[in-house]
Amino acid sequence: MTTVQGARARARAEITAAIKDEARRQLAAEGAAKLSLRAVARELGMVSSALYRYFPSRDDLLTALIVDAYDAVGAAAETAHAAAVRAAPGGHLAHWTAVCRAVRAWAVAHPHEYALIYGSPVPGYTAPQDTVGPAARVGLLLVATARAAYEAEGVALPPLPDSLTPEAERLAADLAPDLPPALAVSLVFAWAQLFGLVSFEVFGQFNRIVEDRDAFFATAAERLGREVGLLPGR
Amino acid sequence: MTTVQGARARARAEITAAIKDEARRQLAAEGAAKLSLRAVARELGMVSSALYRYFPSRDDLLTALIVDAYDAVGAAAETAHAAAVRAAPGGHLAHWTAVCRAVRAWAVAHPHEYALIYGSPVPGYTAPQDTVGPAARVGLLLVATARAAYEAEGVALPPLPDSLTPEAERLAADLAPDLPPALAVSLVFAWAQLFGLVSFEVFGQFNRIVEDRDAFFATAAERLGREVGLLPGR
DNA sequence: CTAAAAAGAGAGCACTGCTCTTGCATGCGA
DNA sequence: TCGCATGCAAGAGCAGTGCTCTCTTTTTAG
Repeated sequence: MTTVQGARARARAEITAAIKDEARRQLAAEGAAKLSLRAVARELGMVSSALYRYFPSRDDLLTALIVDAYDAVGAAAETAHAAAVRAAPGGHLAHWTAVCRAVRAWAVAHPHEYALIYGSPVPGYTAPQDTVGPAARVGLLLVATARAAYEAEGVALPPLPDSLTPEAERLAADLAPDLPPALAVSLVFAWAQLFGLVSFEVFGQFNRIVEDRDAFFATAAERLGREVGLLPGR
Repeated sequence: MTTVQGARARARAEITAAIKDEARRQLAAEGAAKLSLRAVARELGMVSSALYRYFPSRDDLLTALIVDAYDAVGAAAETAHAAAVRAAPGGHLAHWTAVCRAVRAWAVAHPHEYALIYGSPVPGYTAPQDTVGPAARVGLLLVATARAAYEAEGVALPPLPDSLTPEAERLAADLAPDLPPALAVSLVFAWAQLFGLVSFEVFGQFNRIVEDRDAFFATAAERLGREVGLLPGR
């Protein structure tokens, strides 16, 4: 039925990957603002107009890099989570902090790609639909971690103010219908706060302020975990 | 002693301000990536090369806008803080949330300027020295709020892990020698987390997830305040 | 084997940041 | 008050950008 892809299709896939690789290199070297289609093409030994056969515009190339970046950080988080579960199946707080640490480690190792997805939206602001799936991976992982803890041992959470009750219920219905609204709210808080900590470190806001970033972040991640009601395993 | 500035200097100040105003307009309309010196000059009826008499490069213009943005958000926060203190001198948690709300309100009203200062570092990454003073205003205000509460009624904070003790002491010595290390650490946590919440809202990460942003943020700000040990006034 | 589809090459348009030279007028010190 | 140095604008020009359009070559599919 589905035959082996012809040589043309294979070449196309290879060239597409080569373009993205070179673009990633320039991204890491100079940042998104200076990523230039012509420079990518030049480096690859092709003429700039040929590149438009693969990506119809510079923004489309950036979108592809964004999707890849979301997938990369999501994969890193999922791998770390799986390893933590294997190491200590009952330590839900440890699973949480493992995910946080993996996100931070990836961000520090790939600052420009991190900036692409969690910094200011670079071009015309509208996130294409292709990005929403990969973008959700880390968030879903945090939800899953909290769910496991909730089902295993429950969670202790501060009460919600009345003003937030409707939003909390809507949020829980959308996000995780099996979890209590207060947990859903705390998860979204922690999600945003986690990336606040990572962004401040990656974007240099901690320069000359925080020195021992590892210890600092470890404590912050644990506090975030406690904020969503996780308890250290026995 | 200091005479009135000559007409030439006054004209220079006016043109400098006009350039920054027009640049801010383009920033708000199109974002930092599309801010163009030539377009600014064109709109002001001058030739592009004349603009270089006022700002030696595009990055210098951006730096000036960054400093102004830090000052604007700092001023907004300080105004809100002063009003909250006037309204309820003993309500330290209310002072805290007032600062948080002011920061968020300014950010939502000026998303592109916010992105300039708390998004990905746009140009060659090195923050010029001129920016560090204005950049610190909001942070210092948070510290001052916590200090007032600490001196008035003390604060209740979770203990620090041993691994963070040296960093915490260094941090407190640098940041606020009169405050306990645990408070200094919690303040930096809350500082980063506050901007994580604001950034996620401004950068669209809450799209299709959080609907009632006001109520959501109000609760988050209060929890951040409690995290640094603030208690609701009587 | 041939017609159609895909890919590359190159020229060209409108734009960008930035530099350099030239001419002008304006505000300053004498 | 006057002369001139200084501050500033104008314009041309360079190298680079995203993107489009043609024209040719290659490859695939029928």
